[in-house]
Amino acid sequence: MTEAPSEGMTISAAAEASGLSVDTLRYYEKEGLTLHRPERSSSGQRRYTEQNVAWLGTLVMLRRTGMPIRDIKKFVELYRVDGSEADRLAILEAHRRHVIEELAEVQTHLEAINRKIDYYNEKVMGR
Amino acid sequence: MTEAPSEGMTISAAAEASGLSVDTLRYYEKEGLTLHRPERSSSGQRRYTEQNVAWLGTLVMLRRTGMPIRDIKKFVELYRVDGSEADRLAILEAHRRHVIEELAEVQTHLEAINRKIDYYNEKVMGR
DNA sequence: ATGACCCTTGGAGCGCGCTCCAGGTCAAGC
DNA sequence: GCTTGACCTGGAGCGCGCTCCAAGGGTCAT
Repeated sequence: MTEAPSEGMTISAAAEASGLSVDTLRYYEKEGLTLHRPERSSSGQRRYTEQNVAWLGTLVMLRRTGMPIRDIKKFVELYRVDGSEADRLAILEAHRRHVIEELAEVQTHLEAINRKIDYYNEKVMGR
Repeated sequence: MTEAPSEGMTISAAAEASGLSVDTLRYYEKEGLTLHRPERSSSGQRRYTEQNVAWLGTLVMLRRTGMPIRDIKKFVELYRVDGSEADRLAILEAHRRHVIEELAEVQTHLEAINRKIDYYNEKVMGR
């Protein structure tokens, strides 16, 4: 909570705020996943704005729903293309379909797990 | 559908039935994930029984819900321990909790994706 | 000015889960 | 008897997503 240097948060603060590790933040940046690169302090350290951190949230959202790094990269690159909104929308919609399918499959397997648990409950507790 | 050799299905048939690849089947066996190793034909080829294939289904269920190979291995090993039903049940219940948490998280992210899609729909279609 | 601490970079390393390959055996069909 | 094709083994290789490391710099408190 010691903010004064110039402005914006340090990489460790951004890491904590996003739930990612410092190494992952640098890795994502290197991979071209950042919408805007964070500014640098006079001594060359990254300074994250609220906007930067908000985008990290989007990255987390995409990663945790299973979008591969390379696909995220393509998505980000579209932000640099004027009038690519429809393309970005299409990617998001395709991803949404994918996520929904994944969820459905996992839920099906979850039901199988439940049945197996029920079976063990009968077996173990004789009930 | 050409079954005659001795009995049970070949590895490729088991692969197709389980949705896994032939290589993965051999890999799982090597890793000790099989409940019972498939019998071998006179020439040393694997012959899968319905039971073998049913267990593959369990492996798929555990894997696709995110259980790591090493944890599945521990789970399988308990089948060789008499009276380990309660332990196996505990593992399944812990896994179920984990899966449910995962589902909840993904669903939360899915809602964020939906909001982003809505945003683009307004932006792109002006509606 | 010494030490602590956080930051920088480029690049190596790693755990996971397969996936592929070489070299060989076997059974069946022509 | 020869080819074809599915199978075998041990082990190497790979794509992914980080994660760690070495070597160094800046800032600050003591």
